[in-house]
Amino acid sequence: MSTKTTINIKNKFDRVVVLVDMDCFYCQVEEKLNPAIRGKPIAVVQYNPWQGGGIIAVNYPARAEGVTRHMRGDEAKQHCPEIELPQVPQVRGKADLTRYREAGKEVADVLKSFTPLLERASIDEAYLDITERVLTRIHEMNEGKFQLRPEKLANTFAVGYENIGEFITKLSNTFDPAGGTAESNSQERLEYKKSDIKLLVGASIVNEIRAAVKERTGFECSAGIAHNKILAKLTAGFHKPNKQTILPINSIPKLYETLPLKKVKGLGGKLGDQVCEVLKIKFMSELVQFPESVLQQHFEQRMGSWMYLMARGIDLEAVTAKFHSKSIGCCKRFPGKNAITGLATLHHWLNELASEVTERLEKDLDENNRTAKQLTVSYSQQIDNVDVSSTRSIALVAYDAERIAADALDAIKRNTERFFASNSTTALHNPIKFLGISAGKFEPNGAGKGGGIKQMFQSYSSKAANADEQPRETERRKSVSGETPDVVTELPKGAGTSKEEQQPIEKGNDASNGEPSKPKGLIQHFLQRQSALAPGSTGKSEETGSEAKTASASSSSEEVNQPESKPKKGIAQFLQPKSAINKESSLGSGDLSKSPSTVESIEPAAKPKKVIEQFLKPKSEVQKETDTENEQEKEENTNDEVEPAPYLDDTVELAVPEQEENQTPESGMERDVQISAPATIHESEDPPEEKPSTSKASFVERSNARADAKPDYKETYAEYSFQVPEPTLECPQCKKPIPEHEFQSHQDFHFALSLSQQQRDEFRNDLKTKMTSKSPLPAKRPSKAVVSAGSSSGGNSAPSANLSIARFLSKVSPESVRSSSAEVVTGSNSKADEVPENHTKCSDCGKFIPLDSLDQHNDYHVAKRLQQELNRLEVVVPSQSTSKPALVVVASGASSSTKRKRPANSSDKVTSPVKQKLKPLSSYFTKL
DNA sequence: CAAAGCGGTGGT
DNA sequence: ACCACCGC
Repeated sequence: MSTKTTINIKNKFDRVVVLVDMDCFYCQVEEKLNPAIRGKPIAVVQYNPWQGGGIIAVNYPARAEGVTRHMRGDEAKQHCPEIELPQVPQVRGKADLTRYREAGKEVADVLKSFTPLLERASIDEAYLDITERVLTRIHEMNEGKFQLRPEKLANTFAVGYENIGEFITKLSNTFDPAGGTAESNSQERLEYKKSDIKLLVGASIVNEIRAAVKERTGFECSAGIAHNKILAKLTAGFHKPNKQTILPINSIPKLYETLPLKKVKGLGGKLGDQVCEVLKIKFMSELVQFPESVLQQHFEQRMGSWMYLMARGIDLEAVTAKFHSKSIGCCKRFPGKNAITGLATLHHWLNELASEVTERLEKDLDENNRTAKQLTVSYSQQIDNVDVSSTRSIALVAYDAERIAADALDAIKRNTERFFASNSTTALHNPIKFLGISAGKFEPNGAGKGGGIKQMFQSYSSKAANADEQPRETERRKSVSGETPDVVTELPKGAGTSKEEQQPIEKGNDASNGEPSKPKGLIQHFLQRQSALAPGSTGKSEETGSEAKTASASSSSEEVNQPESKPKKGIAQFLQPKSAINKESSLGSGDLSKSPSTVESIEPAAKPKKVIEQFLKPKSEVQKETDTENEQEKEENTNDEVEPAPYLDDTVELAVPEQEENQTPESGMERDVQISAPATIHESEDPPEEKPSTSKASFVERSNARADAKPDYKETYAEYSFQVPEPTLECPQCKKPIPEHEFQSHQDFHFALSLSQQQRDEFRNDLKTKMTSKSPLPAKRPSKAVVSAGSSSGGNSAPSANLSIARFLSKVSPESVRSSSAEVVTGSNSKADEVPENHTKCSDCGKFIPLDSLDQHNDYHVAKRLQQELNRLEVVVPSQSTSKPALVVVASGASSSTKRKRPANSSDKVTSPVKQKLKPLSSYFTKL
């Protein structure tokens, strides 16, 4: 239950997992909100107070100007004077992320319409397992109901290839069929190829998904498409704004050669540092040499197994359906002088936090019909100059801000040895530098016992309000809890998997397969390790033994060779693509190499535990307290009357410099004064006249407080709900005014329109029938369009295809026309062959292309190439009636050379009777 | 001074 | 239950 669900290793490469990542999401949200800034360089900032404020998101135009995160607004302005710096809204004196959460949910809703197997990973990221859809589509392709067209793969890249066209070529060429003896290796390769074709087909779906996101939300995103979550995540970063990337299995080894281990999710922190230090490695490729047992002994069983598999491109973690957060919380830091030193201040902030949490909880209750049962309060206090953080969990009995705040305060008090400064009932002994309140342990309403009356009531009303989406969710939950994840269940039984996995590996490496010598070794190595994996090596305890055995057996040879393998820089391109711009320039390798410290001891530096503990009450005591004296305290707290009124008291108290004795004379006072400033909000008007506190911080705080005044929030919030018009361009095709930033996609839209009606029908069908019923869209309407179009085209180069290309060309042309004219203009004064300003010469066609449309232009070439490739693809199905047709891919057009190609002809049953000649890609598959 | 404010997971 | 860590 607690452990993550994993898939069976047998299916290690059978899934199509996608990581959708919104591009500089906060910026996009702000852009959508404020059309006036669209297209400009933007950085979202929070806490304007201190010059510029901290940047938390940077859009691409701004990145191009050298603006990065970790900069202050001012700094950004220096790099980019025209930059727009929208701020994160502030509510209750703290950043409020509501608008981003809602935008994120909008996006997630769209994603969810494609597959229930959606796992939200963060506010702007989600994993999708689209295996099912892919299989369905492949099936459709096999029946001639769907054609993979180049435009389906626009903006798609494949790691290890210049463009998708190249990747497809590779897929189509590769090796030949039963190459003599059905060698296991080639068998395996065949399996890999099939897996990779799934990725390719998956990419077409992902393109639709991203298009839908764009269309329905206006937001752009990037995606990684791979066989597991970790790799999908990694891959998504390779081509960033508004693009998607496939990671073919065979590209993994090379990728790993230059992939700093620390780039892998889960290894980015201290653990990654330890791994690098202990194993004395830096790159993922170097990880493969270590037996699982060794990894386990250094880094725990679980991690060891995970790393062992990860080194081989395997991650068995299932994508689990998770749409809603498991916890809802908020927190705030009180750094430096802002540390909380008075009870009233503490109370104030707890109230603010509790209010936000409560607000969000209520909304959640409304939307999801569930109730949180647990409250966790976390805080850190400075004790003897050391920050000590603690968390306490208590029961959440009501969605009531005051109650929550009171309980939280109580929990803190209860667990702090010396809560108050000596002789004081309001001044804290230990300044608090961080506060957090979070609610979790949700239980569905209606069923759970113990649901508060209030909640019950509310749940009813909310239920009536929106009776949507629950069913599936429930179903999901069930399946998740069950042993086998859907994925596994639904995965096709791979052909003869067990067989080849047993494959004994000879280190000798038959040189039989024609492969480039150099990389071959590595790939070979990689592949062998794969095959060395015994089924069930999921890291289950005892199996380790057997596995380790196989592993070491095979690895022995490697170990002899030792980590001689120095990374070649060839593929470095994958690592720091444009996205690198915003990363610290220092970058992985630099960081990694720079820790000369102890390689031996992994122990973290000794913590000042002792010092700390004396300030914290031992658990037992705490318990006791709770039972006894605490009762009273609780009483007091709930009766706010009893408790001294916040703020005023605090301030007053502090005004008496009594506590300052032990503390820093100035800090104590100033701190509280500034913090208490917000009291004004409570209309309590004047807190004892603010001291002429010169402290900058205090000023800041005060201004924050002012900003809190509700008007701000409401306004911005409301603003969000409606769309403001933005500058438009007239579409040359339909003459309609199109929002500037959507112009291109609008053009794409027209392009799509130019596709056959049938194709569009397919697409819609996909969207609809798919989710509703699982009815295999067959019979539907195989009648017309596509099929006929394809058949009519007849010959190799299907006219329809050519037509597509032509259209594609014409689509691009508006751009190029514009650019060419610009070219003429700017270039007019200079020589003809000089590159016009802001242009570059396309290496493919030699045309001058405006820099800012270069991507598109390249896409054009890619698409064109792709089309060509697709047109040539054909499959030789030895004897199709046989249950085990050896699948062979042949390039019918060029280079076919020795391959025998057997034109699928009328003899083939199935599919549309009309067109048989061309069965692109789809025919790669046996009936899965 | 001070990235801030999230959210999640795994170990104990 | 609490902590430490991870990552956006």
